[in-house]
Amino acid sequence: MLRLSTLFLRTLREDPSDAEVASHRLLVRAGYIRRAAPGGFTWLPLGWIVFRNVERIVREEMDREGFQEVHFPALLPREPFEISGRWTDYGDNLFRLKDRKGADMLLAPTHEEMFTLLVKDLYSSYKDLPLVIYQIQNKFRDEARPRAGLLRGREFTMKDSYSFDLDDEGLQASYDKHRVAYQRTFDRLGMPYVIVSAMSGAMGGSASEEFLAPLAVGEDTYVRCTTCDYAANTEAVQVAPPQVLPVADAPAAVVHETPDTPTIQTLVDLFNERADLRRPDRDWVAADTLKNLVVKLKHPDGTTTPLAIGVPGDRDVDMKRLEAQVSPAEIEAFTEADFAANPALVKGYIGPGVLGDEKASGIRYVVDPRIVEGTRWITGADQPGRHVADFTYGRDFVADVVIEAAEVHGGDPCPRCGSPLEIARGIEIGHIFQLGRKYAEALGLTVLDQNGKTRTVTMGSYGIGVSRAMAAIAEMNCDDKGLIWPRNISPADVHIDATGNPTDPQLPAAEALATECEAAGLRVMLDDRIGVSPGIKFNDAELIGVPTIV
RNA sequence: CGGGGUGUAGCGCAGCUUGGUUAGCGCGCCACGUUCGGGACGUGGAGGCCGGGAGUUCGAAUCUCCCCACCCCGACCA
Repeated sequence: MLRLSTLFLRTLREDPSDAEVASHRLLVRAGYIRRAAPGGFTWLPLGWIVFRNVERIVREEMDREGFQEVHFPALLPREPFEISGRWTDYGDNLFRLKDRKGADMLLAPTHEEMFTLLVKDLYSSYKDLPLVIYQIQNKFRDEARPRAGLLRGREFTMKDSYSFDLDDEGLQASYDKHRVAYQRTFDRLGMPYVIVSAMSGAMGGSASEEFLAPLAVGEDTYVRCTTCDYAANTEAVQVAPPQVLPVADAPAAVVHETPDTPTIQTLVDLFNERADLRRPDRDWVAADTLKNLVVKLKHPDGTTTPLAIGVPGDRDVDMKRLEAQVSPAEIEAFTEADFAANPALVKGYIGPGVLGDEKASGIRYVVDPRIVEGTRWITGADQPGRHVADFTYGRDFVADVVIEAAEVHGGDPCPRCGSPLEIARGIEIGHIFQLGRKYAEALGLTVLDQNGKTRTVTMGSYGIGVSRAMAAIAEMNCDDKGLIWPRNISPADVHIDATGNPTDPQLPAAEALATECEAAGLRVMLDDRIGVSPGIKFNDAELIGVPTIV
């Protein structure tokens, strides 16, 4: 029984000034957590009870699938991360330190390398597979900007599991088991979630899905179909390409003088105003134009190459989507000096006529999937002050490759059923990912198959942000008075408030009721504080958020 | 890393522009008394290196410079 007369708890009457989002504000105010370090929190008794409830449910659902729990150190040597390349790839986000001998160490941001090496250490036969092992452990990431309390800290608790299989079918089965286990876990935690595609299927076989808590304060943007069950992170949205049109139907491309048309809008206006350019059936719109943007890709080895992206004029290039497609390369701006070095590019009037590996510029040209054979575009004529109309894909120009990099708009058609998509925000609370053989190959994890042949193991990695999930639940289950926990993770089932004069009969009655509730198997929180006014007790009860208050 | 804001008692804040007795207020905390169903009241207390350092000055919470921390926006985020 939790007795408020002795519980290590101090609720705050006012909101802490440094907390912005509801979960942070209320968890601090109701005495669940205290800030202890930049991006780090101390768990107080109430907070720790709830945290362990969340952790317990996660663990039970892992165990139910037969996954086995292990536990690694968080303090690790450099070598495994050197081999996988992540000592460099992780950059500033990695906490690095040296031991007394000067050897490089790190605080683990995640444990793919260690799990892979552990299995390599102990297993060597196909008979040992499949295997899934997991841990629940604190992770460390030196975030540039920790924020929102537990939602984004620099030390946080994550359940991470890893599957090891001989072949793709096995990996798929391990992945599916996790997907089901995650659904059950989040259901039991009493939280709404959406499962979104996290990586374009066109990128290769590796499937990846995120579990997002739909929250406006979340940092991920995703789309959801208003009719079917399609949902995807904006980075992974795949545009449904329009129908291919017969190239022969397209009128010949004509170059027009188009002075003073620095923007898409001015260009469209000009085409609508000039009698010789007007369209008979309807007005020209921005989507009739083809906008070409040039950037530089900075590759991990330090070299840069230019890249031209063509998108319909009614949308911008979404840098996050683009970056997701070209990863691990990074995007840099195309400078005046770069224009000078590429004379074929006429700034403001870049058109596909000179773009492409085989063309005058020699610059790789990627286009949005909406640009298909037979589509006709108003676009730059690669001459100052001139645009070309009816420039037709498949006849007048082609791209080197198709890329998903254009902005996604609310109302865009669902790639699966064509209904409008809606855009929403969420926070990632789980991620399931078919890693494939990347780490197994890098670290040499192989087994012998039935024929005595060496086979590289294929892996999956699966994470649940335990502390973050708790914060997300708090975020979704509160009102202006305080928290309202789902019963499964609440610090108690019932909160009994004993009010009145110390000599009144309420106190012994409350004690008796509390004892009775406990005997009936309920977890009880009893406010047995003497000399505390009823208003304070009621407000504290509503702040603390046990679902039933007596 | 860029822009903005804030650091004064456990919490929330005033004071700073225009330097000047002992640095204030509310809540919380301690003691006694009165209260006792929606954050009660009285009386008396405890609690501060005014984020840190260096300067200017007879004198600095207040002015100047440097540093640190926190919050917000952006960049970044396996």
